[in-house]
Amino acid sequence: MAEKIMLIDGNSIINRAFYGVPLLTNAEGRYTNAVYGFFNILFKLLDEDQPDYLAVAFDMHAPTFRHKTFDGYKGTRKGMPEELREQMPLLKEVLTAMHIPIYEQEGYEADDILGSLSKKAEDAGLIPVVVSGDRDLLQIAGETLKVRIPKTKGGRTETEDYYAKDVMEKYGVTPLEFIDVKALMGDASDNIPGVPSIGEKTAVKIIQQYHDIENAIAHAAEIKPKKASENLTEFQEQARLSKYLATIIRDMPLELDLSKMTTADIFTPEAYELIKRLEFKSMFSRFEQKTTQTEAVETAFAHITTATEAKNFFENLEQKETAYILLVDDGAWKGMSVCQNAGEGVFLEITEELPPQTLADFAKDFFTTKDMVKIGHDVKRDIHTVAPFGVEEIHASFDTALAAYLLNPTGNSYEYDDLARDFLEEVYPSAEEVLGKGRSKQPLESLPEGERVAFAARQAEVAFRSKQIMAEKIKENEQEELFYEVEMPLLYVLADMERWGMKVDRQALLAYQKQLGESIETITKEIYELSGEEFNLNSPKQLGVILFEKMGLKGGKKTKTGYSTAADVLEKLKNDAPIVEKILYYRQLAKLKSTYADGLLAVMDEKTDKIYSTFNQTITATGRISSTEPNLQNIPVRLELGRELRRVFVPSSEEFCFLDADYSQIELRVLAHIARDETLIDAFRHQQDIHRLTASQVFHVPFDEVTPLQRSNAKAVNFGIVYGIGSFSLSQDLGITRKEAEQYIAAYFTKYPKIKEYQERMIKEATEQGYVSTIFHRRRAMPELQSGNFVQRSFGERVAMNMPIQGSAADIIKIAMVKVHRALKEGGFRSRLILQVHDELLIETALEEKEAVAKILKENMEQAVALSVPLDVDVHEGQNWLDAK
DNA sequence: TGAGTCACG
DNA sequence: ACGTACGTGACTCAC
Repeated sequence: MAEKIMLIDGNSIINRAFYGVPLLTNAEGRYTNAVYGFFNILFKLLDEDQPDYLAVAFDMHAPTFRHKTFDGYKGTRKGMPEELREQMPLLKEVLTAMHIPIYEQEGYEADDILGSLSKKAEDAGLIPVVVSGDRDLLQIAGETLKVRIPKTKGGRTETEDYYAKDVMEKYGVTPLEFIDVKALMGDASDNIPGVPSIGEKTAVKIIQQYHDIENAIAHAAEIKPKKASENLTEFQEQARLSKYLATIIRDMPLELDLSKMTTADIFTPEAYELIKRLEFKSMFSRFEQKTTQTEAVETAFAHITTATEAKNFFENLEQKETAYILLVDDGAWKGMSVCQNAGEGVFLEITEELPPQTLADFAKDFFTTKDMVKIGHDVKRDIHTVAPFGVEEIHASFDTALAAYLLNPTGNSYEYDDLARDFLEEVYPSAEEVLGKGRSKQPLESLPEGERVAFAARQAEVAFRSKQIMAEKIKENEQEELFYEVEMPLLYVLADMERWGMKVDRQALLAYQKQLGESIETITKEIYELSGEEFNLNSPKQLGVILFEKMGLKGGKKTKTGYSTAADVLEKLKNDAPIVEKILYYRQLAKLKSTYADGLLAVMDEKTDKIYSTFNQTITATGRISSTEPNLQNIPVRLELGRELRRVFVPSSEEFCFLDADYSQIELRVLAHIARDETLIDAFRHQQDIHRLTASQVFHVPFDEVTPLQRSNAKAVNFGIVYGIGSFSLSQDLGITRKEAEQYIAAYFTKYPKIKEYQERMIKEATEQGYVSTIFHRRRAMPELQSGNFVQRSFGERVAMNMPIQGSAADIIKIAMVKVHRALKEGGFRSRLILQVHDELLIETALEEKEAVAKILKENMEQAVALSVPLDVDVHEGQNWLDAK
């Protein structure tokens, strides 16, 4: 096998890394995010490709031959942001410490260096892998030369890989023709002019037919879009210049010194020191393994593919702590892996000799028994996976996904590779990396047996070892009660809710949809009439042009792409033109139809007329749950027209009705409790109208003389306090001046000094400890407060003030859900919890159980926890969700 | 795929 | 002086 060499465009990769990773600083206060992102990408690529040689190329500041040819070259480029610029020397420092050669040459760009080095390497019989964030490099992709384009998205790195054939497949032209395409279409980011009116589509079509620009120019007359044809002749010199600029040099006089490029000794102690200083914890293990002589854990994986073996396996399974993982691919159950000891794992794969029903039958006792301590990963999903095969219950005592979320709720995902990275400091390819994604995704069974077994079994092995570490951390954080008594039991509550679903009156929803459709048609015509032309009303861009250019309404530019046409902007223009109100009405109708009427009909089950939402327990930064496909937590209620939609949500049979219970002012009560504000606590104890009270305090009027406007303004102030108020936003919200808003806030803090103290305490705590927490010890890390950036730090401060409130409220309703669910089960009721909307629970109850269940609901919610203020719950009943509010 | 918009607590 | 309230998810357009 030929040796491999990896060549990296340092500038473009660090750029990608900078924008893909949120700003980070180390203890010294240096920005480190781009360097961190760079090495994340580098290590991932090294793992995947295992090259023998490695080098990194950089652009130099000096002008290149391209600038000398064309003044405008890269003329539109903005300079690097300061936060990135100062990381460049740091990157080079680490590379040098790792003995990775750095190539830069005056007058050339990194692209040219990569082009030339890769050519030399190829000539020398090596296999080159070229890495860049820029698609320009695609022109050098070859039969053996692979171009890799990494992307960092939310902390994860994905790469697109291109050989010559992939370029052909994706763009329909050869790599060399790619240059000609670019010469025609131009490149705004490099300020390569191209030919006017030829965009990507046309450029590709032309080059597919004529292969290069000279031939195309010669046949310009035959080219189809008339504009393109004319411009191609008129701007032919510009096209030639563009091609010259776009062509990567492949014959620079450079030396390919392989002896300096070897990857054998890059994990040097000097580099490790730097990595430690930069606090790149997830990378420590790589350096430790190489710098000290620690031995890697020996792993042994086994494969079971027949019924006999599977039967045997479960019969002889030791009664001890066990991690299991269910493998699901495209919704189909593919098998399960099991781990009882570090370094070991068994993959029971679903095959013709071991069909899913058989595996389920053998595994049923394992899933069900309470005598065995079982560790699962996303047990809620597992429950749905095996339920169709008659496994009614999975008794797990530790869910590693839930644990990972609890330990760091701001993570992007909690897959096995995330656990390995965060808790074991080991790096494994993600499922996406193993199986691919999108159209190039391959099924699990297409992997060679060894890889398939390792991939599957490793997941259980990682879960097994991670659990030990996570359990320790949960204990250290005093989160055991929250985890074992709230999050774990809640998973079963949510599983039941998901499985039961919510019934919809299909006929009523169809009627609602039809009515919306008709109203939309009418209002659309009226709007076209008033504007004098037809346009796409759903396009904010087109709408902006009509409103602010054609009709001359005054509206400041607000968004980066043009005029803002958001509701709050239009609201202010209502009196200037009658069209505005109609547009707002259109928006309301369009939203209701597309998202709610059409959207819900699309996800309704044909047979049951039910909607089965998914309740995510590991998404939010504050501890709330979220609802997807569909989102049942944002069904309209504020406006009458939308509110009507709630009539279509009905109990699943005639024998049932809805009970809806919601906490009154839960966040303000939580605030009163944590801030220990006597005035607020007292008000809640005496069941006072809290907004009226705030109004009387802020506006200095007697309680009984508060006007409706004062009360509603005070309500906004109360909300604002919970979010970490600012005078600007409050003034926007209330339509008052900033001065006035400032006065409101000042008055508020004078009357409620403990609230001010609470906010300051949270910011201090967040700064000192690096996290804030809820009453029940849920934590959120707050790196934003370390930021030198005013905007980010201010954001961090508001988060620090808000999270304990929103999070504690989330804890409370979760506790209530577990209690209510348990009470219903133990009482043998037919009633079921079907939905949670942050401060509200919806139950469908058998008519004869109604009174008993209403009591259970109210009591368990109000008594969920004991705070210094009472919790108050309103319960309503109805035959549909609207009537039950 | 990101931006804009808007639905909810 | 900075940009401008916390937490979500779905749909649509346009690059």
